[in-house]
Amino acid sequence: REGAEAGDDFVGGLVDGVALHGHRARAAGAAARPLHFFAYGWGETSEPLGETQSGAMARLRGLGFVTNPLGLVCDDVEALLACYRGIEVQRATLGYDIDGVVYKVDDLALQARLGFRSTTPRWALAHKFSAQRASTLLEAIDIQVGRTGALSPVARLTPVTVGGVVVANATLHNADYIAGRDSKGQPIREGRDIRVGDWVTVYRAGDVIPKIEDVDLSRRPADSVPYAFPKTCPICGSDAVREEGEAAVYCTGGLICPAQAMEKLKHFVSRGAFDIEGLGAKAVEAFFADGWIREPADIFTLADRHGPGRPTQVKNREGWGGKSAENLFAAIEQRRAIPLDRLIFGLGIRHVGETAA
DNA sequence: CAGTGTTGTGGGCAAAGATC
DNA sequence: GATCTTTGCCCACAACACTG
Repeated sequence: REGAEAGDDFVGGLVDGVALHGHRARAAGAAARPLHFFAYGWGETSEPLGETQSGAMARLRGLGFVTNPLGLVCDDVEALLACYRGIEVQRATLGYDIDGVVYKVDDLALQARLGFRSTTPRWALAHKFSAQRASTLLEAIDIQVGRTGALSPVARLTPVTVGGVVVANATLHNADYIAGRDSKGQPIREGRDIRVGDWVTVYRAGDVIPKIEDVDLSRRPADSVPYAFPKTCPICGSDAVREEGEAAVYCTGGLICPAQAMEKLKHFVSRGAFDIEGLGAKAVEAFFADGWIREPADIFTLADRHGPGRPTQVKNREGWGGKSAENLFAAIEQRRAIPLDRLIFGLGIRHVGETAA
């Protein structure tokens, strides 16, 4: 970081490389500097590092980089799995956190031929260790209304530590998921449904995402009842309908529904759309609640209505000061002209994400 | 039907900046 | 100095559309 601030591209790049190891590496690095770094790949090189992955890694070692000593070349799947199991045994004593191993095609010419999908290489594959699990109580199932009007059930859990972090919420996806079926009607959790009051096992998928794995029927209260998915929007009271062939239930309120209107606003100002700094989710909620911003156009008249010299000013709001108000107005002015794709994305049309926009 | 790409939903953490 | 909010990063998976 210090190097990056000083404009040192090499050190900045190195820190980026460390960051690519993910949040666990970054957390560990922050807790105990100095950072340690295993070189595991490369970007541009003036000449090939080798003909194989293993050869390139050896070359990096020759150049003075530290590489992970556990890497090895395997000839078949059995050898790969033996390596995976061997590393899993050593996991606790490594001195750094890992969540699995990565298998890579050794021949770099084959790597080049295999190429990439939209987000991942075809020549490398992560094999993660099974995640830690914990039992806890499902206290409630809340319904969230998204910007498209989709009603999403969220599990409220008695907070429990899973893999070092406290988990209190987990998505339940949709009504079928709670009932124990997937979108094709096939049973999940062997068809066991999820009920408020159940003891559930939770884990973090990919060591990150909280998920409910299963319910413990032996601890289910005798008086529990299957979860009844709401037939109306919990926010605006409009009918909530599920179209044939769709997974989600949608609020029919449209922009009449405050939840939809507000979530649409949040999306409008979000990073991929107008990206107005200083106007995050919390600020949108507060301005919306007071009627200062009800629709996207209101953002661009905010200074006229609540800027300097007006009776009610942003800078006098709780949590706001002169500096933050000034910064907000400047950020809004800066976004009066934006690329067309950001505008299209910002409109929040269903099925039109960043790529389509 | 498998593979792929995209969207939309959900989650967490650290750092930075600002206010309280 | 403590606290709050935002930013920016990371990740999973369900759902769906499309292709060959």
